[in-house]
Amino acid sequence: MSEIPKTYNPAEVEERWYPFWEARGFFKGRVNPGKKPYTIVIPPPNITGILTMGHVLNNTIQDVFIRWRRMQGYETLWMPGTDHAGIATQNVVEKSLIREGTNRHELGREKFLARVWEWKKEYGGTIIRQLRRLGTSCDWERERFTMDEGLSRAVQEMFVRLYEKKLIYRGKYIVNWCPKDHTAISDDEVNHTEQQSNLWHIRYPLVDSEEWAVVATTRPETMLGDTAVAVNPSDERYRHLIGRRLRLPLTDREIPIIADDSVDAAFGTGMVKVTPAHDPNDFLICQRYNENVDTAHRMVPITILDTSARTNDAVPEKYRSLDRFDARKAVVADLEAGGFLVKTEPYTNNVGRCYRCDTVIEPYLSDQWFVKMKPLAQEALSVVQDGTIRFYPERWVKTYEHWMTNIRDWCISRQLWWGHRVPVWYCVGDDACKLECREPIVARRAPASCPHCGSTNLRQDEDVLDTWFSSWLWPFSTLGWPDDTKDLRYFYPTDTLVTGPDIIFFWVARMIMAGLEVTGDIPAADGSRRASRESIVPFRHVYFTSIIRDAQGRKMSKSLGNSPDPVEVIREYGADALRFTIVYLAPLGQDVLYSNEKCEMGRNFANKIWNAGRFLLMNAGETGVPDVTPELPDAHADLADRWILSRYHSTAVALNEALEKFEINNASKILYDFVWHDFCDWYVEMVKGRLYGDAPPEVRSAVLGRAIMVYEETMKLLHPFMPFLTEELWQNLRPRGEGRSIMVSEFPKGDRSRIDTATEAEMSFVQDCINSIRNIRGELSVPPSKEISLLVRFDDPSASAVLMKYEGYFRRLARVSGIREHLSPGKPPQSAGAVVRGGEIFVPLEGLIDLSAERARIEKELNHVAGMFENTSKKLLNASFVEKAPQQIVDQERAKLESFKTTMEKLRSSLEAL
RNA sequence: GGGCUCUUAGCUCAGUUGGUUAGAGCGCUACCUUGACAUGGUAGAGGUCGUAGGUUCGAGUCCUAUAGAGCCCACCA
Repeated sequence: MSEIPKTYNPAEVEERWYPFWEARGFFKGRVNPGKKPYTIVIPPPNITGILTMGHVLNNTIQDVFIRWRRMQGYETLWMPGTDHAGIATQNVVEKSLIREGTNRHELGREKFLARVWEWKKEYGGTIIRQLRRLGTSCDWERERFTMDEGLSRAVQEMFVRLYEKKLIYRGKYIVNWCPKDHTAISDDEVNHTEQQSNLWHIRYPLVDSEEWAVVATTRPETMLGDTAVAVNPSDERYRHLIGRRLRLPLTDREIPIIADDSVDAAFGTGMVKVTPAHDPNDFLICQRYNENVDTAHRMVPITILDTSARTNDAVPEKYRSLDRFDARKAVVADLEAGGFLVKTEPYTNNVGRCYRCDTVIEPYLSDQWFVKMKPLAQEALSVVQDGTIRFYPERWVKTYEHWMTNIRDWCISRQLWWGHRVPVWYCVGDDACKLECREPIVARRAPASCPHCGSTNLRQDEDVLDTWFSSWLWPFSTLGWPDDTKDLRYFYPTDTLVTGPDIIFFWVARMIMAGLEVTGDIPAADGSRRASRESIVPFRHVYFTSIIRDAQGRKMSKSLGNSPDPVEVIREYGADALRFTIVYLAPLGQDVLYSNEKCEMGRNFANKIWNAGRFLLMNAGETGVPDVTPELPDAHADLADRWILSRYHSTAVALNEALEKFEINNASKILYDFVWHDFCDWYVEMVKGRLYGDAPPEVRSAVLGRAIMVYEETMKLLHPFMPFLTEELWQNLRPRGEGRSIMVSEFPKGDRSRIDTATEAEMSFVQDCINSIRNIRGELSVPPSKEISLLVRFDDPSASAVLMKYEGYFRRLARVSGIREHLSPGKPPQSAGAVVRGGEIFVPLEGLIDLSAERARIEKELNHVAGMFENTSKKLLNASFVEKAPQQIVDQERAKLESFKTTMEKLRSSLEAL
């Protein structure tokens, strides 16, 4: 069968099998009461996204789990979909509008949204198409989008329910405002970075005396919006000043000195300027102050910036319409000129930046919608603490706990157009309306009229909801929630969530909260009530993936240009090679330094597997592939056959265990070592003698049949990792019949009772002998073409019998032409020798032996053994070791000492003989 | 300021509950195109497991301190 190519060609194979699987519906998850479900929901990639190495890792892991469980007989569903990504998508479309010389305001809301949908239709599926190249076995017919009709309904339902439970409220608060995106963002969307700045000390004169107060600030421009100066009430230095008034420089306003406990007397001067409209802490000070004064004396926050962070009309004319940083320069200059600037000291402070556009965030007072998180967090915390949901690696529990116990309310409104519109209407009222019906109307559907006054003049809230407000429903909204669907009953809760630790707060925590909050009223598959926590958490296991970095350890980023394009990598190395490499490189919970060349490892491995298959098929070429019969495993089996079966079963057992424990990179190592080192390096070499030689046909057939059987089963073990290659090989090995596929074959469990330790021990003895001969050949530069003979001497005659029985192995693996016993004492003349378990082996090298090389070789070995001998005897001379260590260990050490001793003796006599 | 992780061969990393003088891949050296595979084979060189203490009969593995690298959280102006 010379038509099988010498190297594996992934491109051709991949493009053939993916449509094959899909067309036969293997990816589909169907409600099937006869089977246990196994469900994964994909972390929905942004529609603006393109595939990154992070996605590759993430989705390969999910596919490994899904394919493994599918083959194990679970009814698997891998639910795919995409996220509408509010700000990101709106930005992309706005940019293209700007290129066209227009903008969204010119276009108007409705037309703009039409444009975004158009964009989505055109480009929103890019990442999904790329994902398919990886071989992901998602149920594509179920693909969902966070803005599709069903999911939008889920969002509205959730909003209304939480509002009715008073867990959603609206209020004027300081939020993180992005002056570039013109929207509020949540606390988690702010990145803090250190920045070299100044601390400006400013003098505020008292109104009725020559004294003054000095405040320190990093944002001097905000002084234009100051409404007070605060001191700690217990600060003796300033107690007499409380209640007195200051003249605010650069303005004609007077502000009071007030007391507040939050002021740290030790910081700066111990006096703080209070700008309630532009600083979250100052806002709280203002609120506390207002609680204790009558209405007439309330402090009113003064907003001095507009939504672009330019100064507004609330500041003196001179400073109006300035960007905040220009305003800062102007204010500092005038303070200095006016003698108000006491000093300027260099200062490093943290500034918050928008996670999208890196613009410095402005704390901004505005009306926003919030979710009250504390009541939701409680349960969500305990299901993780009590193990109902498990994290892998476990240490993320701590991070989770910390966040959940310090959780703050979630600002969910965004001043964007692209997103789920807040399902709230306000009665604008009409002439007939005499009522103060400013109450928001929160409804699942647009109300026809105001329930208070009957006016039909209603206006919907302009804001949309944070993208995560749809994502946190993902595990159940994709299954049909809020409707009670068969899918939901059967597939919920999902099993494993695979995601990056960077979104543990954004997404993982919130999904847990949402699931616990609303899924309790969905009946279970048998119609019963979901009473247990296990049945209402959105998933049972969370696998936190590694973060992929470049070879220098930097995070992959667009701006650095260091993110490889996985589609290119697939083209160059193949999808299986990429999948295997990335999983092999990514231990649970550790970052991964990745570069494309590393895929050579996976490619070489794929090629190795390919060629092992090629070898088997070439041998089957003449006679055909023998059938697998019940007798086959043991028919005409010799050492190598029994050994590979034993190794195969322990590999299958270990692999399943590793996957159960989510040790996916360990699982890939187990496969790599078995295939390459056990199967190819040893076993294939050892069967060659019987395949090429003149073994009786029934022996040859048994040997070949068994080799192919083990190989086929190994393809199944490999399939979750390398789906394309294994399908191709599995299909090539024998005719399978229409619609059959390795991906729906049974995943091998491995049989512990077939793990044969006696055979493994015998094999390792043979391997040791062969390695010793190879070492002699290599070190003494015996040409590979030169055949050698072997002389052996063992205390136990059965050992020599074993070697002679397997002379064929020695011929093939060490080019040994014959084995004879050497019973006389001493070593044969002109020979090199090695000590092996229970005896010695010699290689006569008449005329070839280099005495000094042989001496060096033996001396090295002797040194090695002597070192171990010394170590062991030291241990045994230590009375407390013999006394305290377990008997078994002590016996072991004693046996070792004996064997080191005899080995040394033999090596020494060899040296003397030279 | 709090929390977490990492430090093992030139490079990238494994090393399960403490028990032989520590492994892999890549790279390096030598040899080999033998009838699966040069994307291969065989042999070899290369490590006082960051440092200092401690627990233990025994520590890469457990504890403490310390140095370096990185990440996350935090309203000190």
